[in-house]
Amino acid sequence: MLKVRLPDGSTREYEHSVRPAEIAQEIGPRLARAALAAKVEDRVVSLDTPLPAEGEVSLRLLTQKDPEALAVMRHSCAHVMARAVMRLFDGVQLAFGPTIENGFYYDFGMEHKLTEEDFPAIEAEMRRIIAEDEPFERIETPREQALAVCAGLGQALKVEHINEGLKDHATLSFYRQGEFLDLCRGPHVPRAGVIGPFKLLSVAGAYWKGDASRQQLQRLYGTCFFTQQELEAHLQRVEEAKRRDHRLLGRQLELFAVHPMVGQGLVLWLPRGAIIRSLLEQWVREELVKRGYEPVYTPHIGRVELYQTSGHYPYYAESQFRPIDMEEGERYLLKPMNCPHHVMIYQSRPRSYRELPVRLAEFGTVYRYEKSGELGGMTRVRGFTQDDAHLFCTEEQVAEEFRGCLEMTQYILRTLGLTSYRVRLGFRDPASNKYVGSEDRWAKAQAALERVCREMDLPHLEIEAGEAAFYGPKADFVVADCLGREWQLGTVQLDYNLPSPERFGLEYIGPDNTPHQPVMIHRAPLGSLERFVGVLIEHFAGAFPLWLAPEQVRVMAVSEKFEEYGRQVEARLKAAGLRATGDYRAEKIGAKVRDAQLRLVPYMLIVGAREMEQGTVSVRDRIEGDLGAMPVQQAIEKLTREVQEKTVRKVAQLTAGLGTRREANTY
RNA sequence: GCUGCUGUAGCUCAGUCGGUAGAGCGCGUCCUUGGUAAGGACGAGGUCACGGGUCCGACUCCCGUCAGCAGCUCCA
Repeated sequence: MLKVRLPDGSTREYEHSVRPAEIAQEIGPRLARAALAAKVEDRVVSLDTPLPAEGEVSLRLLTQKDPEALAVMRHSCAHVMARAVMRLFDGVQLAFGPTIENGFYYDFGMEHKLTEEDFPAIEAEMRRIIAEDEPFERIETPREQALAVCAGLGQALKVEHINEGLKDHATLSFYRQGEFLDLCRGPHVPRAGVIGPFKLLSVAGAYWKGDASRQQLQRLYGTCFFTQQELEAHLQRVEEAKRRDHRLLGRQLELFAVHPMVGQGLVLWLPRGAIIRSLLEQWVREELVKRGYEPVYTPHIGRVELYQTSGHYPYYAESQFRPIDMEEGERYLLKPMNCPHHVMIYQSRPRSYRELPVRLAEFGTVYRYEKSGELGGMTRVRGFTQDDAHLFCTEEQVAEEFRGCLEMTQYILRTLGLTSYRVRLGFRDPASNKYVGSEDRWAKAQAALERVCREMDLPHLEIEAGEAAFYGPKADFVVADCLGREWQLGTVQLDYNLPSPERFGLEYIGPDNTPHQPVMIHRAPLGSLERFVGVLIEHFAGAFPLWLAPEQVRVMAVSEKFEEYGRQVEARLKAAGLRATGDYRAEKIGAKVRDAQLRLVPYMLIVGAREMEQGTVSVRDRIEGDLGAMPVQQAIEKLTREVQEKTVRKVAQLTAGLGTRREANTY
């Protein structure tokens, strides 16, 4: 006998095998029509999946109100898309077609090169399939039979997947929809007719099973919603997000440029962008000094031997600029990281335990030869400056130093109003042996790191095994850009490798008067200035808080008669340390206001006859609008205070969430 | 690096069937002298990314190079 618990607390008992669809029917025809899938305990299943014959289960019927149902419908929509593609083109090999954060995709191996021009035909075919309203039918088979079926259909990728990825599964499931039969775990909605409005979005290449050495497939992306309004709202959000793309704003607001003549992935900071960067650097430098860091400077190149000792060469040679070859076999490397140089500073004299921790900080510019296809904007570049520092401390000091690093990173992000980030604790993969240092040491370090992180209540803390560097565990601060792509900004990493005898053999003299090996911590709260500013541009949608705004205030004269007074005001603003400009063109005030608004200037000071007479300015706030007149001195004080307090008044909305994090239903 | 798409004025883009280019914004000059998101007129500005090829003729078609975009893979 089976006892079924429903969400309202009631229970139902069944003597025979029963499917969720039948229970829905019993409860009421309206629910039966609305139900798209079911949740049995914690598992989402199709409505025709038989429940166990014995015991007790909880059952929730999923309708359009449930987010889980949306994912199920999208997966079904992916099947419909695959079916349409197979109808339109010959020799289509099916690969994977999962649901992703805001839609779905399906990977195909096929001769025809799909382009956006094919979309209307595919969409039309999909609409035809949905109108036919055929059911999705689940078929379970023993693996041998499944193999035979896939082989019979000529689906070589599925055959391969059964033999590799699914070799431990005794039975496998298919979903049939008309002539379309696909190896699939499911679940699916009951019939094609319930699939809502959809749209194909893009096509791109993808490797079979994510392996660059294997066959390249064509990946078709799409999305699907319950209602037309939701679909349109989503597409509109995507468009809005694109409008604050830092690559676009960077050009429009003249913040940075990349020129082929200089080189791919090499950023030119234009004057306005350079202001933002230098203010950030100045601020971070002040914080570093407060927190006991010592600024240092090191060269941009180092001998290859330095990197052979550190282990970066030739291990990372792939992603480095080729060495510079001089006479007599002398070779130099453009530095891919700052740590070897800092290690040499630590080693410049013997160290005592009394002076630890030693904290060496530098805005160090590094060069990495990233693959051309990876580059873009400021978030992935070939030359960048890290707000880098290396801490050398005793084993006992690790937890406290780690905490200090996290605190500083948090403080910096908080001050800028950057709150939507997650913290990824990268731990070792227990199955791998690529790591240096004893397992015992790792276990202790990971436990200490986790304890510190938990105490600090970091947002969205996730422990990810296998995400550690080979030399030590780390904590990364990860943010999403306007297209939902995640970027690592700040990072704190423990390092047992560089100090080890196999590498630099670092030492300090302990209280026992014998040498000990220090632990090293790499940390960069911003990560790289390039990436950080890129993300900041999107975070503020180009409208920086007053303290960072390249142009803080613009004086504008109502007519040219008041230019002289305007220039006096402008001079006073500048004397007070504000970045001020003046607009004295022969334009109407409305046009000047509009230009300043579009240029995202935080404050406008309007001067005309009244202001000149009374020694005042009319203050217009970019966000609030007209604030009325006030004496010049008062306006200066108001702005100066806002600068000093680093006030953040407005940030752009959250990400459009175009992320592609995979959800459960693969194959 | 791989697959696909794209490259026209400083920016955003149009350009039909192959017959040597166009708009808006911006910029310059002049008129207008105004009160919180666009006043008006005139004008300058192009080796159609670059290099080959096909053709009587190429911005247009083909090949290559470079760069950008999307995704994949990678990311110390």
